[in-house]
Amino acid sequence: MSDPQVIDLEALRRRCSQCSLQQLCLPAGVSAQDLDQLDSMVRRRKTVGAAERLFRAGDNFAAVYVAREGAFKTVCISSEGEEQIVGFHIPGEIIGLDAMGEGRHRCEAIALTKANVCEVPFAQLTEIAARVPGLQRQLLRVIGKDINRAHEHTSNLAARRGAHERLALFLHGLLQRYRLVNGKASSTFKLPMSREDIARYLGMANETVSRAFARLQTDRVIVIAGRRVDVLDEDLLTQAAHPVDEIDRATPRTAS
Amino acid sequence: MSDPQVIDLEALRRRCSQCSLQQLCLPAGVSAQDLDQLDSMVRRRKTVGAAERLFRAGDNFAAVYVAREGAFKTVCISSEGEEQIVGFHIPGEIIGLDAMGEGRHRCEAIALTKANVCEVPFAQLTEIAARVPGLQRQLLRVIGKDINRAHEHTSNLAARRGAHERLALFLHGLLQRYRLVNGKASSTFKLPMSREDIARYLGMANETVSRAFARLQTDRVIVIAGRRVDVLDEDLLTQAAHPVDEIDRATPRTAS
DNA sequence: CGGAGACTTGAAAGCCTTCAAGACGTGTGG
DNA sequence: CCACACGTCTTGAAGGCTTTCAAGTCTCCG
Repeated sequence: MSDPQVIDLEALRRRCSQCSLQQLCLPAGVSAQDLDQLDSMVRRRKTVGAAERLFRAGDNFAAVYVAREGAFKTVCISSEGEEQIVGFHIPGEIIGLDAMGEGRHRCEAIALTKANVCEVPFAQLTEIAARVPGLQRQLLRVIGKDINRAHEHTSNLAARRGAHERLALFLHGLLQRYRLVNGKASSTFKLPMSREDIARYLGMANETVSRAFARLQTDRVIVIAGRRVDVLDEDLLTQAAHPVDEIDRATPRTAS
Repeated sequence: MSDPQVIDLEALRRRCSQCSLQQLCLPAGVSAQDLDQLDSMVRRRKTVGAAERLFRAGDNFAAVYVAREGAFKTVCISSEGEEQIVGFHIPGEIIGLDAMGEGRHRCEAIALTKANVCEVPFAQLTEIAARVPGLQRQLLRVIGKDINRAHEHTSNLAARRGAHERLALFLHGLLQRYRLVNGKASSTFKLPMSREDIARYLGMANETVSRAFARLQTDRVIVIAGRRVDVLDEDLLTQAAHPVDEIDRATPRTAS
């Protein structure tokens, strides 16, 4: 660890230009020289332990974070103190946009595992974004993707479907997101969150999550062992997520 | 309508600087002279009839819209063709951010009533925002508020509550939003959307929405007559939305 | 090795959904 | 101006899925 060469590699890896997440993150589409500006601003490589918080509800909006390793959950505390999980964040995804509206955080971000993040001071980010068109575009794109993920989750919750269908859709989405990071077509991954977290995210009881996992397994869609998920058949997973509406195909009436 | 004086008034009202929604919209916090730039860009006062669309899923991302009068719903069509309502939009609220991520719309925006909107070409908006710091800040703030509304909705869906509690929370939120527009503390408003729309927004059957309305009425929380809502007691509405957890207050144990 | 938390599984109860029919309300045409 | 028709909304009853309570197993960490 104290080998100077290792340290150099570390230093190199810290740079946005060397980051494996570059294409998912703010640098995408930013020219090499502009990247230096972004680079110099990022307070990089903040490491947090499991269950640590990046920020709390009510905190001033100082920075956004991008997960580099590990995973996070975003928890909104309602006026009555009940906690709702509104999002999970894996490497390459942005955290902290909930503060853009009011200038102060409305949720808190909690590490699900040991993790590290890039901390990006928001004032500086927007200032540079104003001067670097590519960065401004990319910032808005990253925000847009965050909105899209939120919409997908909302759709999953509002669609009146069974528990195992919701879980299937959740797992399907997670698989796609992990593939963006890994770059390969792996069909196995480890859940960073507990059943309880999944339950509060999907709006059901944790016992129901367990039963839904069990059902997906007996249906030969996945193999589940603790937090290890192995997707046996991705098409089956997609089908499990979107039950075919018998009625649509059972009506052989031609357009009259 | 053809009276020249009326036309002048119309022309004046079109200006951002004269718009009653100024404080809710992009101009907030932008200096008077910078406002002219924003003003000149906005293709103002596009009028649409009920059930008309501002854009469809798959459309290129050309512009964002701000509702001026009337109301809209944003509908996401899943791969299987089932439609989920992910948002409602009343005057002062922005529409179309779902396209920021991919450069093309993933939802469609449908007018619930006769309505009119300000159409703001997005490329020009960001270009001017890069030059006008106040506008950039406000743009991000408006986006942030949109994210916050989405989070609140997600929380409402994920919280495992009864149907009438969800509906109460929905009505409470709508009341607050209408107050921002009206400026006054009115406790009555007209729902722009059908029971069916509410049902698909809240993830329940439309019959359940009807029963939930009925229950809120028998509980003396609201009076509901068709689409007319009268909130009798706002505190009651809040309580109906967040059922008190008996356990918390029923445990008289002092901190041991 | 022990303990605490996470996870699973079973059984009864409750709430929502579904199917069905009727009431209401609005807009159109006579 | 009234009648009719259509869609929206309401209300009832049976059934299903999830929740809840409970007990037991597993797993990780000290």
